[in-house]
Amino acid sequence: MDAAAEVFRQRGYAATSVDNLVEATGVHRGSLYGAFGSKHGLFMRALDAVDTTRDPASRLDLALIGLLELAPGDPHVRERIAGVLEAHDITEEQLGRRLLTRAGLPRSGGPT
Amino acid sequence: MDAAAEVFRQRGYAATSVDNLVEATGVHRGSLYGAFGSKHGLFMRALDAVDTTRDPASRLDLALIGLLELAPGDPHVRERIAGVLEAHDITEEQLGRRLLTRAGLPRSGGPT
DNA sequence: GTCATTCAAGAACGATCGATCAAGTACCCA
DNA sequence: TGGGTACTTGATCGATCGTTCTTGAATGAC
Repeated sequence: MDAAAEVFRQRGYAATSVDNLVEATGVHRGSLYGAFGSKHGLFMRALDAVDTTRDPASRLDLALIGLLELAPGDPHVRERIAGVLEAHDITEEQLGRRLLTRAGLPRSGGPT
Repeated sequence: MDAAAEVFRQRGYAATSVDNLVEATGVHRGSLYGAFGSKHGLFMRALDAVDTTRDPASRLDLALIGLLELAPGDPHVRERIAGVLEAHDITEEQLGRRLLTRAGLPRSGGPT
């Protein structure tokens, strides 16, 4: 599960194939669908996982991915992430900063 | 071109198919590849387009998508977006705020 | 011992992806 | 007017997508 979250976190949602998840988790295709129903279901469970993780970067990354790729058209994901943001007091600035760091651009148009 | 940027902006990069772009722009498949070489090349040109647009939301959306989906593994995109951010003095907080707004979550864990 | 049930495992499915290419058409200059 | 060039168009390519289904082995009850 943590392995799945890690793959989503690094590759993004759409860019992550089920093969990637199978390889990363060691769980085989059929079992994966038996347990989670779909790639989407697995992502939701990954959100649950990072909600309780102690690594804030993982949490922020998965929130970013969910917000950008899924949330606009998926109320279920939207609400789930809203809960995560609220539970951990994640601010807009934290999201923006993590987005830049993850992209390899730690600096923004900040003060001189 | 603006039409292409709009499609990327709404759907994201990976989730946008070349068919989507063909349909949105009215330009046919072959011509699209003749002019831009690849989906990636077209995205780069869309970045150029929003760099000079007057709509800040479009600019922010495309920057968000590029940063999250492409920039971590693509230095060319990364630098191009860095230029956009700097040219328009876009801050981390602006990025974070726009991310939430686009996702349909205007509020974060802000003050009471 | 025997049969039913469960679960892992991966082969196979249709759909769709990004990209290429052959064929058709219009045009321009000599 | 004739010949060649450049562009448009959409059919087609192999690869890969998310998902389903068949297969085979293991387990437990009686």
